[in-house]
Amino acid sequence: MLKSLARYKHIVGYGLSLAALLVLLRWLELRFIIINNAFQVYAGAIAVIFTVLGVWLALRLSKPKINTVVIEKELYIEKEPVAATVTGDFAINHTALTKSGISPRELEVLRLIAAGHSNQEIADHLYVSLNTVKTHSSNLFLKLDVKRRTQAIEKAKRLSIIP
Amino acid sequence: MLKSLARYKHIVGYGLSLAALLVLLRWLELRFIIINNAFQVYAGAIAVIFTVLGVWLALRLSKPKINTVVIEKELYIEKEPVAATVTGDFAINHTALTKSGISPRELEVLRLIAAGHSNQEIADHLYVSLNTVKTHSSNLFLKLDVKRRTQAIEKAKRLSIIP
DNA sequence: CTGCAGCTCATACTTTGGGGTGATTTTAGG
DNA sequence: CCTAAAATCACCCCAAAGTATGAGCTGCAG
Repeated sequence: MLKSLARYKHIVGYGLSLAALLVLLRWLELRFIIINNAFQVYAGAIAVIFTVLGVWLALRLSKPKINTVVIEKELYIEKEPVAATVTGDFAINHTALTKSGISPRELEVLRLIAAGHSNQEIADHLYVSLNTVKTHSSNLFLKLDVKRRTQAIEKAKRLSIIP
Repeated sequence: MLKSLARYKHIVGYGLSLAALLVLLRWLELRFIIINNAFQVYAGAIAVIFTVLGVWLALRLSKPKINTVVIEKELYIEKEPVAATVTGDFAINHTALTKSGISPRELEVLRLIAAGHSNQEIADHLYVSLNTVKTHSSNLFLKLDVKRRTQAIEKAKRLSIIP
């Protein structure tokens, strides 16, 4: 806020108006001698006036609060060309599959991961231990070059390894 | 400008501070009798103080004129086209969306989850805290009636809430 | 003016996921 | 037969995900 202090115009104008007001006060002081107990009235008046000035100042100087129009892009560039496998309705991209080096068991795990199962559920489903599933998924992530199961799902679907 | 006067808090606080200052002045007046020619000094002080207050007030009350618009795009660039062109022709199932009661923000989180991002990454993308993302995703799981993010992805895709 | 929904954030805690390492056992192919 | 890949499992450790709860703020509808 108030970063646009480069606009000296307003500053100068403000200073001038302040000076003018002080002069006015001085004039008033000379004109009608300011009585002591009326001091609060003047103080209040000054307060109000300068508050308004402050508001005006702020509204003028504060840069038009345009709040960041953010455009986010996610570029996803395949590192290796996806060997075309013409498919009509739904079929696996065998080329991508073999090239990735994913074993049958790993593919099974991948499918179950994509289906939304936890590692424990997968272990139960495949009648293997939890650790085994972890090993498979770890190898899977290596072969798919991803870090998370959600990424694995996304990439595998994009490569048509899974529907 | 200053439309949001409903926020009485600030107004009240401002009024109180004004009152406090007047009291202070009164006290000063009693303490050291205010000399006539020192009046300008006090006036100046009041002016400065209330200018600052005014600026503060304006900055607090003035609301941004233009709303923030966050546009997210996901571009997939692949060297060779993969099987079916699923990307171009996707229609959101608005019925399922509204029926699920998923809020715009939650949908945003859902998209990023499906894109394979971690909660921290999502937080960074949306400029919110990790906890917020967790809250959103938790609510998301409730509304989708799932237990894991992978399930959420699967279900959301099945309901055509996300491509 | 009130209430509610949506968004935000925090703190604390539990569960799950994932990395690293190493090891044993199948199983398929030369 | 014999090796190499695949599959299986264990253990430890840390990071991430998820749960629960409470709370503040804002905008909007009633």
